[in-house]
Amino acid sequence: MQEHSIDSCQKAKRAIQDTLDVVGGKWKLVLISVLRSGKKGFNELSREAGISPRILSKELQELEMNGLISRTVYQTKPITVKYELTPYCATLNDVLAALEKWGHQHRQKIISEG
Amino acid sequence: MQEHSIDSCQKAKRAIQDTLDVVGGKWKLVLISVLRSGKKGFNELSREAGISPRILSKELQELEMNGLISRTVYQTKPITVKYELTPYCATLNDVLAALEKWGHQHRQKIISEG
DNA sequence: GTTATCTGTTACATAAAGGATAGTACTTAC
DNA sequence: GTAAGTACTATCCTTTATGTAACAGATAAC
Repeated sequence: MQEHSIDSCQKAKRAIQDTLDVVGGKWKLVLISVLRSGKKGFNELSREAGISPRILSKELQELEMNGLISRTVYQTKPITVKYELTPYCATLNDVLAALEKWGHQHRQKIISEG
Repeated sequence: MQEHSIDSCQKAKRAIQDTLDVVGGKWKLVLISVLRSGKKGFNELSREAGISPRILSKELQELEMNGLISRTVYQTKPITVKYELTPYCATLNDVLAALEKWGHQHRQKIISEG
């Protein structure tokens, strides 16, 4: 029983760590939630999320590598790039919803406690 | 409409950031998931989670400040301290479940893709 | 008194993350 | 050719996170 507990803990730990590796950090979930309102350009994302270009570039690459967003180049006058969520990203909906809901209720709790 | 989108994004961003501030980082959710199998002592947690005493001490303090775990001192022969989840911590169940589920399915996806 | 256990803390050091500022490359408008 | 817009990249620096090792206070066993 003790062994079983430890074992299932290990699995839970690993799964949680996996998720946080992909989607943790300061910006990834924020970028995803911003992109939920539609595809966006680089500078647009930078402005809306309040993230510096260097970090944004890195984060977008990582998100793309994990199949959560796609990068499309448009051959417009000044070349344009749009980032958007992939269908796979929708699998994160429960995670996002849970995080958002808890964050909201936790803030309410703190406010009500003074 | 554009305004509305940006506004709701801001709220989502804030809520998500709040949650990650409380429960983000490398260890907090792991410690919580470890404590789910019952109250544990300091060294016990250190061993089971594979976390060094310095970090463990800091993380436990932060979790306690946020009302997610409680610390109880027992007047045993060598003084003993037990940490355990608070009832409030149960409000994180959805978050934990979502993270664990996604981490698991994502791993499966990566494995199946080679 | 020496060793051991339990709970941590302190000091020191490295690693990872994040940020500020400029600059590159291309194109269009003036 | 000068400015401005798009999409980044490069450099440098600060902050945060994490880790290691040693140590301190208390109690008990030997």
